[in-house]
Amino acid sequence: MKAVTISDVAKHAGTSKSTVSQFLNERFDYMREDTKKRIEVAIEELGYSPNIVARSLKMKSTKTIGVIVANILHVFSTQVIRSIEDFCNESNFHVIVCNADDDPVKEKRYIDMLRAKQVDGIIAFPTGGNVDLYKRLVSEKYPIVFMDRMIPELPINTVLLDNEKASKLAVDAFLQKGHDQIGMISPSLGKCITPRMERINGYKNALLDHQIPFKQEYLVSAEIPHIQSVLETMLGSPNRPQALLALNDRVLFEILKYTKEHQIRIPEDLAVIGIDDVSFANFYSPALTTVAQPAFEMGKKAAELLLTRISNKESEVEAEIFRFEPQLIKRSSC
Amino acid sequence: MKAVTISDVAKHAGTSKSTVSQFLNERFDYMREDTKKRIEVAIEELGYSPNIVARSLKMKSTKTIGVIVANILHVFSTQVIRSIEDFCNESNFHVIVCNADDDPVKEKRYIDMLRAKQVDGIIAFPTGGNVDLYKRLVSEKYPIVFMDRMIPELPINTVLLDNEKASKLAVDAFLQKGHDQIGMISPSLGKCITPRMERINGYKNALLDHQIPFKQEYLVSAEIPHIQSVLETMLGSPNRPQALLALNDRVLFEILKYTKEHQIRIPEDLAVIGIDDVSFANFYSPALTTVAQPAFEMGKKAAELLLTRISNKESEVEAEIFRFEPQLIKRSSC
DNA sequence: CTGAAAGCGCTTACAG
DNA sequence: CTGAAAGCGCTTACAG
Repeated sequence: MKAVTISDVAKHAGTSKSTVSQFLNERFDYMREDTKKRIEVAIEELGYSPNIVARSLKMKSTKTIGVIVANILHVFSTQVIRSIEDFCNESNFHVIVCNADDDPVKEKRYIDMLRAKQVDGIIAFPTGGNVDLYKRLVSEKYPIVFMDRMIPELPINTVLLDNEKASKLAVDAFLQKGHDQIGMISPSLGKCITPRMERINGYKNALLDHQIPFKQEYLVSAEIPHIQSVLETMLGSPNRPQALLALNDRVLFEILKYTKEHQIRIPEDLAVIGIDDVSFANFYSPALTTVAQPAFEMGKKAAELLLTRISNKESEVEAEIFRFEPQLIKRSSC
Repeated sequence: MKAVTISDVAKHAGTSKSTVSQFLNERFDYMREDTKKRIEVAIEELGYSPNIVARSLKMKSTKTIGVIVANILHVFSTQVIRSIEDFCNESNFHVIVCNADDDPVKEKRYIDMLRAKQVDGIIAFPTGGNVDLYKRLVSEKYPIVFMDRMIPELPINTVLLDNEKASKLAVDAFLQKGHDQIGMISPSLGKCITPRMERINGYKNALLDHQIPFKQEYLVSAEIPHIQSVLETMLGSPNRPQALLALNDRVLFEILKYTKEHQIRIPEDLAVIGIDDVSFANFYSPALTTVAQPAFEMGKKAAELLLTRISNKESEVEAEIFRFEPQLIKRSSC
């Protein structure tokens, strides 16, 4: 391991640590050209590279942020992380990625660890289970941005899809094709997860807008592994829906699995739209009509919000909710 | 922001910083019960949490590793990161994720930044472009593990798929179905990327094993955006292959797009196997036969190797290559 | 069983 | 224009 420090450079260049530090921080205002040169040479010759941990300790800033996602395996999370990483990179920030697995206990552990590591701020997909902890962070003015999910009581900037609109786009598309018997399948609703609640509301409101009566039996939520049997009963019933909205990609997978196994033709027997644009939407048969989320813009926005919050910590920012527009991509499944 | 430090705790507990530190590090050997209690209480009351940056500076270990992937958007990378993260989490390590984008310049920047941040080790999908840099790191005994790609000159532990086997499994499966006119499509080969080279070799060798002559025109590599036209000429020719092996998921996507657009039936007109098990393999029509990589095990292995390397830095480890078994998942596309 | 002191590698007011 | 000194928040020999 290298052990060359700022003192070594100073000695080598025949100057003091302070001056080397000035040099490193590009405060050249009063530095003589030859001192500059000597330091440059010394750094080069010794292969010096500053120890950022030491700097962080002194500066109380690590130039690192934490991102706590529900699950990095979800495509949406991946895209969000990617754009956060890209944005941070431009500002010389690093990102530590954590998987909370939708478990508040894990979430808390990660928040504690990240703070102990003096991370400058956190972007979280909150599980909803650590409201008090977040409250404390807010009161300490610790920079936080929420992504994808909202906790109403908390004054924290939040980046969200316009989830109601996403459902509405789908419902409208179904109607345009003459389907007014529209069902919706959602993952389990136990934990009040923002996009799920809002998409369901959006579905209901869209029906209302068109004076279509809402039928309880057309809206089902269930754990992913149970969706097959849910579909069985829903689609087996005599007055089954003609169209089905998948709340997200996981649900869409289940619907496609079911229709394949039971040879239900899309869209002839059943029109389908999924929220989340999936990788195979284009070349599936039929090509799948989806509602896409602008994941990259959302990630970028979150990073932007966090970094500006970090750079002017004191400014009393109003917490805002930033909504992003979903986009209907018409293909052939509806 | 909190500013409670170890001194505050010491004062509050009526003891010294040293003793508090002993307490924090669970060196209770000589500690009186009541001192322990008092410290416990003080920590609780002040809401103290240790500053890991300060500890890191002193200990010369940050309990953080860096992972440099080619592109986090690839499913394989995502799975690898997830399992690295899980494994590290158990050992209280954090992971910083970086996207090199297959660009050696970016890769170098990230390595430098990670080292400046005193990260304890790095897992990289090497671009192949920074051999000298890696050599220097090796000579400094800096802990590194390579993933997915190999750089032969470098004595660095490397986790790889048995890529030749992956191709062989596919070729054998084709032959079993009576297809001996087997083509293979690969992304561009410009940069000598291990899995690509090895899978191609595996394809050639598997043909050889079965005394099937290798036809140059059956093996094509091209940038992803050009694959459509490559397929056009390959499948348009009079003696076109009956079976097609996709070197990875991106290539598979292109093949499926092409077959859909040109109404080529799978497997009747063209048998298809893809390396990389894709999310929709099961419910695509036809269900897709794939060769799966054990991405989670591979990620875990890499993390394991790196962390043990970090914990006993001095041991002169022989660099090894760890090969993982691909698995043929028979479905209906072949 | 516990405390004073030195030191990890930086930065930054301040003095000259 | 540059250097000596203090300090960021820890840990760890060492002395008692």
